[in-house]
Amino acid sequence: MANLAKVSEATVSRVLNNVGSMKEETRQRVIDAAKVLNYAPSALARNFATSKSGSIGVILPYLPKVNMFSTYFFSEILSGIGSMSREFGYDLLLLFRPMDDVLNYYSQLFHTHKVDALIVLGSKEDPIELEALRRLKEEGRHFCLINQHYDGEGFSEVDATHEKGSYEAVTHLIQQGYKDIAFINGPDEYSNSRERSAGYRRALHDHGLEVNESLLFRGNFGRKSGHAVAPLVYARLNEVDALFASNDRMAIGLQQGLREIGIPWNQLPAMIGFDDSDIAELTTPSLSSVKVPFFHMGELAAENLLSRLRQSSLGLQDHFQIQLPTELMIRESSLRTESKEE
Amino acid sequence: MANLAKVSEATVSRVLNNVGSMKEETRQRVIDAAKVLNYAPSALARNFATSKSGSIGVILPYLPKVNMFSTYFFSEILSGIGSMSREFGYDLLLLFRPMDDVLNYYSQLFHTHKVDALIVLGSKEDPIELEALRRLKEEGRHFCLINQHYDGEGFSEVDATHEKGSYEAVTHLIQQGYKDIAFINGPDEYSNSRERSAGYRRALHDHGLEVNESLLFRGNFGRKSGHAVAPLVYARLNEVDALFASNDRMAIGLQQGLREIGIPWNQLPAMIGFDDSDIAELTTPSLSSVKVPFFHMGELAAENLLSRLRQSSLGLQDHFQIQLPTELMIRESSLRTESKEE
DNA sequence: CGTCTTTATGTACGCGCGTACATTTTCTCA
DNA sequence: TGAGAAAATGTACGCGCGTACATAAAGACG
Repeated sequence: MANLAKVSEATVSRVLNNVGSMKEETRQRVIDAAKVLNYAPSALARNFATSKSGSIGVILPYLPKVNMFSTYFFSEILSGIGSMSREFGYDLLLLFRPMDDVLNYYSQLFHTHKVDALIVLGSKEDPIELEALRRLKEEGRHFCLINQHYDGEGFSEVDATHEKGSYEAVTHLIQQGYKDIAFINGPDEYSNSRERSAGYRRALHDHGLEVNESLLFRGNFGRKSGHAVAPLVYARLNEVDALFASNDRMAIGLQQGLREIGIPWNQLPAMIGFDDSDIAELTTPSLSSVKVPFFHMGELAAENLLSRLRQSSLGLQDHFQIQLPTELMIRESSLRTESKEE
Repeated sequence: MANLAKVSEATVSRVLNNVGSMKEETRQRVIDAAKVLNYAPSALARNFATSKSGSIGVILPYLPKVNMFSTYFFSEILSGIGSMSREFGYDLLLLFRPMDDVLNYYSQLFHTHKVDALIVLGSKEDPIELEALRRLKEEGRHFCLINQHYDGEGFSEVDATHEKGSYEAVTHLIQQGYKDIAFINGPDEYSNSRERSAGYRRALHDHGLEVNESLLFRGNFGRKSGHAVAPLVYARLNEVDALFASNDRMAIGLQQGLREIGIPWNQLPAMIGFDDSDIAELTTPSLSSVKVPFFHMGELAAENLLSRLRQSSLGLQDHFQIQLPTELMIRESSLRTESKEE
């Protein structure tokens, strides 16, 4: 390579990285030679020399539990991260959270130089996870959580306005004339479950309604857990006229469950889900939902991380906390007219 | 590290890789020292020294087009690949097919040592793609296609019995008494589209039915393309009593389209989709579908690739071609009784 | 106990880049 | 045209492992 272009290895390196100054003619000579030999520098050696992996890790939940989350959630976020990473010339390393040893795992990903930055998806509050994240922060690593907030920790986060989204959804139901609104929430280990609950309560309160504790149900974000709640809801159907679910999958599971119990199509309670995943418009009636801009959240997480990485000379301690707005998508399931008469 | 354990660097390396012979006492001394110092060898240096990246690349379609495929498809396959890779100690590098320059891209991934093996998803027959794959084969690379077959090329492939699945689905419809079965297929660039078409034709033929060319429609696997076909189907509704779609998303789009046109719920034609994605049981009526074992396909692809990688000393030229069975999942949409009366 | 074999450990070097520094070439302006 | 500055290129070395080979320690056996 260096021979063919009649220059030193160093010059080759400079040309290919566009570093330092060089004569245009030399530059061309090197580029031509590279083309002739179909030469490309070894990413491995380059990464080793610079001690940068050139890739950004994305932590996904422990594999068997991946299905607890909607595939929509991951695919949107991953696409967002992927599109931004590509612009920065980084690759995506997919990492599944190990069953044990999370504590060392996160930290060692950096220590062994497997990743230059980390994006954590599906994180939930538990002592070990928290400690692992704190350690990353102490070590000055570049990492970011998506769709999860840890209070007072100062982690970098990209989140959405779950409380507000929830508030608007419930308000919409109230404005449609519903008063007895059941709420099926996800696990409290997720900050957005807690926020959605808060939004639900605030909406009721602001409109002079009481929270009926017996109308609060708990699922795990899976469709089946929504399905499992159906009998409980059915038992109180006379005191319920609308349902608000903490995600679409539970909403749909619940809808199916109620229908299987035998509630006729046009007597289903009004219903709103959360996430506005692609399945929301597949059901009959189509499901109103609170849209969360997952794709954009992925983009922002990657962008902030990578741009900080680029000028890593600066003090690393500045973190970012971004909250993107949600948007209520009104469909048939929450409207008095269409959904009921058809 | 070496000092603390009072051994040479070489011994440390041997202990951590469990290579060569060593005294048990020394071994412990090294392990203890490693624990004390929280030492882990740099993956980067190790990869460089062995010139192996330790990760396996997964090619996904050009990003904006990812949504053409069902997220179910990717998430299942990725999970399968991921679970097997983890067992082999490999990581997953997510790679989006570039818009241009595919030809060099694939090959250079190996040349620059970014990946040790490649799994290509969403591949479709086009001259450049084919040439890029041929080049990989010439270079003796370890790679594998999932859910796509190239005739007579001798690529490693993990596929499913699409023809048979299609045959069984159509046969089922015929046995339910349907005779005029429209078929909405995906693009012919995908081998499984062609196979599904073949299965459809064979089933009709075996049961003494003619193929009515005016009942063949074409979509692009997206829900909208199914939706777009609805008016065309509607125009011939008197000559159609059942619909077979080449994937679930088109089936559901079609179903929605027909309903929007005003076909009452209980007069929808019978319908069967393909893939058996999670959305098949979300619709009303629930959608019969041909199940494709994507997760297992991902596992097998990774397993075969990685086990060959392990004993890479052998001649690399042996390829594998695996076909997994599909399974017809019968639900409401294809049954005379339930779906029609309810 | 001495020699030969086996086992355990140390030494030295290369993997293929990036880059600080040394050196050469080219340019500038008197 | 020559000295000094700027631009272009070359030289040398390190990044942190794995590993072939050399060497030392431990066993085997007569």
